[in-house]
Amino acid sequence: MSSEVKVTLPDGSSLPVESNSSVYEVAGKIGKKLQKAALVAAVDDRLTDLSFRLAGDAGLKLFTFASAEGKDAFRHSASHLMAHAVKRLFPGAKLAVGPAIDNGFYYDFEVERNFTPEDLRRIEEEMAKIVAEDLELVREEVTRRKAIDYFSSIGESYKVELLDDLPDGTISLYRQGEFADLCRGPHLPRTSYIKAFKLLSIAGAYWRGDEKRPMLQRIYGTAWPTKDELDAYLKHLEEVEKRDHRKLGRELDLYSVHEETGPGLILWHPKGARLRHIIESFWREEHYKNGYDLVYSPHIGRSTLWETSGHLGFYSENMYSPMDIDGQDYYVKPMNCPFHLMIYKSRGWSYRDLPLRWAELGTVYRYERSGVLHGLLRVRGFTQDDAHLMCRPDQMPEEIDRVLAFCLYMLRSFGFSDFKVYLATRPGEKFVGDEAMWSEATQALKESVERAGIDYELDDGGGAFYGPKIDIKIKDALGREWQCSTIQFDFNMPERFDVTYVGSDGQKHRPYMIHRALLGSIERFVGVLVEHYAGKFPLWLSPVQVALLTVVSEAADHTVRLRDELMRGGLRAEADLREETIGYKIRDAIEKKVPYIGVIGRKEVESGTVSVRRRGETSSRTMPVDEFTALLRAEAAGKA
RNA sequence: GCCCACGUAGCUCAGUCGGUAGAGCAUUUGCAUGGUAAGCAAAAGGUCACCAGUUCGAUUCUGGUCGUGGGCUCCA
Repeated sequence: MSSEVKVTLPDGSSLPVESNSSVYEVAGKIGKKLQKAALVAAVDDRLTDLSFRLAGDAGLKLFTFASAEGKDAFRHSASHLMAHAVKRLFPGAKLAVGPAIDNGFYYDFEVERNFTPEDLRRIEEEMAKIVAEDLELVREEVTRRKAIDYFSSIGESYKVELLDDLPDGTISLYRQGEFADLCRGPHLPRTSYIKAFKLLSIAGAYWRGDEKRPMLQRIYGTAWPTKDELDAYLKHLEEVEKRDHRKLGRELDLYSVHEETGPGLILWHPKGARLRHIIESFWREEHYKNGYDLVYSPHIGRSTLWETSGHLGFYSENMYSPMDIDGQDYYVKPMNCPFHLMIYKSRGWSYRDLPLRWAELGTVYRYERSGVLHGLLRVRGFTQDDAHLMCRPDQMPEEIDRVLAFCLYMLRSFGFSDFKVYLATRPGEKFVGDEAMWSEATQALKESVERAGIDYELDDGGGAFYGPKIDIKIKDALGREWQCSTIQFDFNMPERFDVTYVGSDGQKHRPYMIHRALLGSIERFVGVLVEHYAGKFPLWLSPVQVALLTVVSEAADHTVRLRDELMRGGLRAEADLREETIGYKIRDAIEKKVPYIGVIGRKEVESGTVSVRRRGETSSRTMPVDEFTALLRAEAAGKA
């Protein structure tokens, strides 16, 4: 007997359909176009394939590629498609995991020999064949026992390991042709849906991210519903390359690294140093305004210091070998905190003296494994915008509020508004301090973030062993997140250095210590800053704010005088007196992304004017010199 | 550290199926004093990352080292 069921759509309307209709059939009733575009669905908020059959009344939502759910399923099916192709070409390959990721997918395999770029081409061709075969993706549900038997029988040991960790119950497999994979789904209906894809790279990846487990071969790819969208994405990747801070750093002559000087060690050129100076000056001023004091500490410290701090115990892998000075071991500092604690210990403190806020642009050196170095974003020598706050327990919540507000103010001053905030809590096993302290501090951090009204993610167990923390990460041009700001409790150092203050009760008490960096490190921050602005810095940050270009040689004296006048007024100006055509000099200044170009020829010399051309504009405006300086001053005063 | 790729002039890149290399831009010089994205010409510039091996001969082939890029792990 055929009965009807009621399907409720997202807009609230309902549709009577025959019982046991597939989602795909229902989609057809709503519209042919939607039926064609739909990839997966949610029935009563549970994601399903389009082949899912509706047995009773249900809410239905269809997802096309426009939705996150649609994209995810699309890329996930593409990863199955690739795995299928790999299994055809490399029957001995063992499957590990293959999820969808932003803009694409990957799949990990264990193979006899490593993949080569030539293999990628062959795999792509095989994928195209499977797409042409238009295979149906069929969901099968079996018991866990049966799934384990099946994957054991075909030698898929990684799948068996995954199954071992799954709770007992029904397991779903997806089969397309002769290929089947353990998978929760949902998936696209047929392989022919995957019209455009490209395999992008080969990488090694440890099984389950554990470097003690075997290294597998990972293939990354991207997939799109149409070739146009694929091409647009590939084009986008090329555009992203143009704002890469390593490329811009060279083009704008900001900094360099050399094999001769050593990897991960940055040489700051005059323009980069100027940018740094601007950032650091602003930073210092703001710190004084915000109730901090500045301190300085040396680059090296005696081994006894690092024994007391515990760094030789828990951080030695990141520290460089000691140097011998008069028979004593000294270490180059990987952190500034021990020095700041020694400053604290140089005298006694009353509860009335707290809180103390000591900041330092402290240059530290850390051993980073060679494979992780990356331009300015991951280096071996860097300057942290460090500070340590020492406060009484009762002052702690306010101090966190203050430091968080200060942090957001700094980031926003540099134009960042799109960052991610993480609250990292106590690690599972290894931690110091008692649980009461941890929960008090974690709660304080949480409340502070919530009071500030910012979205955050919980990084459960992601705290340092010495305390919970708030981390703020900023994305680079490729969308990769880099940790910049961090606000960390430290329950370890105050104990180790036995720092105290005398309370109103006349007794010694242990202060709370908060370690924080707002920009993170100057190196990393400049790296993300360059990418954020694509090298087009706002006026207040531009190493060169104005390029004055002469049209004819006889304008040189006048131009030099104007440049000097601007510089006396605190503006950063350069004069290009080269005997080149004005077109050549303009092009040069544009390529260096100078915010303002001032052209000076005979007319301007005679009338005391300058022909001003703003970055990004193709027209110019002639104005009196005074008007020009006033305009520059006004703009440089703002942080926009 | 591990996996894949790469390393030719300051930069961007050709090239050599083994006979020690080329372009454009940048640089220097000469001419042109040119009005809003490259004026014309010439010169100079390279241990083809480094070290071994194979070879009559290696920038090219093989191995190792160093460095860079994309990942993994880890972190500001």
